[in-house]
Amino acid sequence: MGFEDLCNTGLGLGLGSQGMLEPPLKSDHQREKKPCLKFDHLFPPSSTSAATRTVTTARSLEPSLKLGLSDKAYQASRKIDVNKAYEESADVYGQSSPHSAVSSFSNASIKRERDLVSEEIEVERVSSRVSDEDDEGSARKKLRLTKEQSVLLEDSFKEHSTLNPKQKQALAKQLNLRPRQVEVWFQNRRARTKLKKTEVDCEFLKNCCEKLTGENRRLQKELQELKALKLSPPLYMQLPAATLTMCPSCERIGGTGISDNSSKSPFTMAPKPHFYNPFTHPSAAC
DNA sequence: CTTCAAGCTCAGGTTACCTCA
DNA sequence: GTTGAGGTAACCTGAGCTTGA
Repeated sequence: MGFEDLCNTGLGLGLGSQGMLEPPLKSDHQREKKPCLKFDHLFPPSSTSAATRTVTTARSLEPSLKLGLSDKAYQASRKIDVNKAYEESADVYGQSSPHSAVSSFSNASIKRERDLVSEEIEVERVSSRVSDEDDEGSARKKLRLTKEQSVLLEDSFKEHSTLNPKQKQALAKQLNLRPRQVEVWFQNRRARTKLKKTEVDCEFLKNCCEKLTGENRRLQKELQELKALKLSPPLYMQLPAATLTMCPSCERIGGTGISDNSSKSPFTMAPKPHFYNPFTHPSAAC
């Protein structure tokens, strides 16, 4: 298998043809960022960094409280951000969504959180927003996207694997999800795509490796044979020159391994060692 | 013009929940 | 009913970039 083969195979599959993967989007995306700032009013300044770091420390210190703290941490860290955004989005959407991530918090888990932390009011607010949609009473934290939502997200992902804030907002509105959820979905989707591509690449390289190993084995064997030939000059080498036979296909004298023009230029090499041994390979082609 | 802090998004990794065999 | 594996939403972290002071 040649290099060309390598280049013409599945390695590029996910990249172009399906539009599922775009080249590292950093630059493109960053370019997109600029106009996106026009929509900053949709995303009020958050206090993510500081709060998140603080609570993260708490998490690492108290693993047993991970769940409660984790959710709370995010709520706390995004308190202003999420809730405000949510309120705004609620204004935009007109109502809270049955599929929203907030709805995935059960009353029970929120109660747990209340016991663990002091910011009850915020949780209460979330809870009250959520309660009417979470009637199943399941303690699920995770949202399960509906088929329609998944299809729409997939379609959107096929069009562009990253979203600018405007697109995110629009999609979130369309899906009755929070922009954050859309963002997370796209992040996870990109990760899945990359993982899948890596698996495909890995499989492909494995096959290549197997083929090359086989080829290598074959060449090693051939080399051994040639070395054996060299160490023990075959009978025909000891014969008078007159008895040397001519290779029928290329009309070179067999047994010497020296091509015609090698005498002119000692540095030119034949693409492949050219041996013709009428004894071991009576019908060998060159 | 340079520096710096703040904010945003992303990739990569992890966690935790859910489903299903 | 229990369990383990796989899928995936949500989260954490560090890095890079932009913007405004």
